[in-house]
Amino acid sequence: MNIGEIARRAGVSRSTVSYALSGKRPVSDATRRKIQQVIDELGYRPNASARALANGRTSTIGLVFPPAGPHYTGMQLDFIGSVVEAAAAHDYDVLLSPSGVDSDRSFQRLLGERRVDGAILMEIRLQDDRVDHLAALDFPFVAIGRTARPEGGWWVGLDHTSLAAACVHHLADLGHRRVAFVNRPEQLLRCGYESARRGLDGFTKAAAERGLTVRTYCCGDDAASGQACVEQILHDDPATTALVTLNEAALGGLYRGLAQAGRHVPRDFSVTGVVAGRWAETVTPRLTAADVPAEEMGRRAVDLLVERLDHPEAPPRHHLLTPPISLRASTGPGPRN
Amino acid sequence: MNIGEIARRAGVSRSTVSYALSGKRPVSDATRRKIQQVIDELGYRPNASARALANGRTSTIGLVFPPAGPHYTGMQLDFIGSVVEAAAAHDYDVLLSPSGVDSDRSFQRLLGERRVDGAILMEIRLQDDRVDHLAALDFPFVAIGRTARPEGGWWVGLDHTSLAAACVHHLADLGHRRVAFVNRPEQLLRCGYESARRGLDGFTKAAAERGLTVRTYCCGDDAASGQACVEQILHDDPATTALVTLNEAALGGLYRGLAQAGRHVPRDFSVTGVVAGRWAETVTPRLTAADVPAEEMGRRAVDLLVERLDHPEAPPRHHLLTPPISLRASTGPGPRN
DNA sequence: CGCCGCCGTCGAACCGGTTCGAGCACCTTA
DNA sequence: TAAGGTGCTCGAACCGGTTCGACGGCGGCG
Repeated sequence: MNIGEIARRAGVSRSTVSYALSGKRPVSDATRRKIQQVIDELGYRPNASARALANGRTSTIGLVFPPAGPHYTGMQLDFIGSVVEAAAAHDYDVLLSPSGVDSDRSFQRLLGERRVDGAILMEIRLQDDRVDHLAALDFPFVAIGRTARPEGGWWVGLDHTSLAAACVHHLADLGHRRVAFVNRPEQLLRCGYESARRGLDGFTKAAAERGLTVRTYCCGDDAASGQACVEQILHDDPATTALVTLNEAALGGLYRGLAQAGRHVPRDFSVTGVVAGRWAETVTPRLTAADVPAEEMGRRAVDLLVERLDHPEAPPRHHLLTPPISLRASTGPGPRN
Repeated sequence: MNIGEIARRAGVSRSTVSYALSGKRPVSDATRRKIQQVIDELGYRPNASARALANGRTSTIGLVFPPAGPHYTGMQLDFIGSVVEAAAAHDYDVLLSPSGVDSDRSFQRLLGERRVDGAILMEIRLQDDRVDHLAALDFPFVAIGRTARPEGGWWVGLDHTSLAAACVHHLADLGHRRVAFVNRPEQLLRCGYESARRGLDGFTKAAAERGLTVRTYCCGDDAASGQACVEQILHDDPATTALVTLNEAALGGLYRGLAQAGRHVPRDFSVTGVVAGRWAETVTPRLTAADVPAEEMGRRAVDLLVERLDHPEAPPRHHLLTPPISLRASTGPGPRN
């Protein structure tokens, strides 16, 4: 059932059917109705590949996300979901691309073979060759996160620096003096992973400002690592009374480690950090945290990308978000002096 | 940079370039080398839309997943990740399709417009019109889950009935006599959602077999609902000493509710259920549960689909998985008589 | 009445690949 | 030396849409 078949049955030419569907040229009412009737009868829908070939647009955007394995966090799920929904609202499909081991190959597929009109990049690094590469090609993309030099780019980011700082100030205001920082895995930190780097910076600077005694740790993205990390923290400095974490997946393990060390949260020990809201709600006591607005970020990224696709010459835009700290139940006053 | 350009620069015809790339007809060594050299110079990659149009295959599979909102669970993330990876291994891309509010429209896009060669359906219902629809069209798909009449279909499923039963037997063996069942939200149960229905069946039958006193509950997919559900359970029958749950997202809330009611897990109260392993590890005490092998299921679904695509006449195949219960720390002996 | 302009429609070319049948050159064998 | 392969390459048609230029018929206006 192709457009020629429709044309034949409606007694018109293929081009007329095309114009009736696209509305790019006037078609008489009678003809349009006849065509529509045939289409409804046969349940015809134009072939996406043919259309893409003819007008050079696939109506698909690529979502480039990190390699699998134990590295998924709940946040990423929220991103994916909101991106797909927002894209659907703009009549775009979403093609998933793992930028895993063989990231070159995926990129070649997406860009070289023209499978997508544009892309959204997750898990940005401060020095990100994917970003440089796409920018050099002038390929339309939006980054979720910002590189070290975000000027002139299209991105949606979180102000990790000030978010981590806000956590420090919150703890300092409560009277905590010895605070630990639980980061993402060391491998991510080393390769310049944005949230890990900026979060660490913000934490360190704010702590210095407030004259706090701090230690910083990297921690695997799973509960067992979180538990081990707490043990290490309390071993290194038993007088520690609070921690700040970016590591959503380790959160449950951090709580377990504290419980097993006999530290009650929030009476003996305060915990806070930067975590997606729905995950902050699942632990007990509920985590006082800067809630990552993953849903909003995904939606905004799609909106920006669509704008960029519709207006290729539009000046770059971005959104830097700084969600407030949601006060829940995991922080309390620090030790008396 | 299309195939014609390559042909021109290599001094051969377009068809020769095509044959050199596909290997479907012999090409002399000299010619092949010359073509390859031009291709490498220009970084040419064949256009995916044109190729799809010509040979009728898009090399893309559709992953039809449930509507967003608060309905995502961690399990689904694991599915998505493993499907994408497995598909990449077979040289397929994955197109995400929300079968949300407007599920008809998504389906039309995927199938009617021929965007994908085949599909993987998540979140199956016992009576599933999507499955019926695709089967009637003879469209290649694999279901993650099984309908009420799985015969003759392609699917990868979990034996929810016996999994829930195994949880009951585990608790009964420990001496528990009054047990609650915490299901997915009522809306999902009512619309025939497979895991909710079969899980409930398995639980009910096994409990009857063992002569247990039971109550069953539906519970929203979030921590607050889980907490409220536990309150309801203990209000309805304060003598309840254990619960079985399918509701991953409510798990944190269930634990919180028990803690606030002063019930210590596992001393005073046992908790078990069917949950993805990595989430069972995040709660304290770690959940004794039948671990959902999401990664394996995603991979197997892709393998089945690829087999079906490669051999259109192959007889239907399926995998029914019954992972064992992993003994962790959330269940203990029931009350003394 | 004749000319002009507009509306609606058509045919052909094109997007960038794949594939089929044909043909040429060269080598083998009778 | 002629006949018959064989190995490689080419041109043309095709996949299913979109789009451009052209054209026929009709109404309005001078």
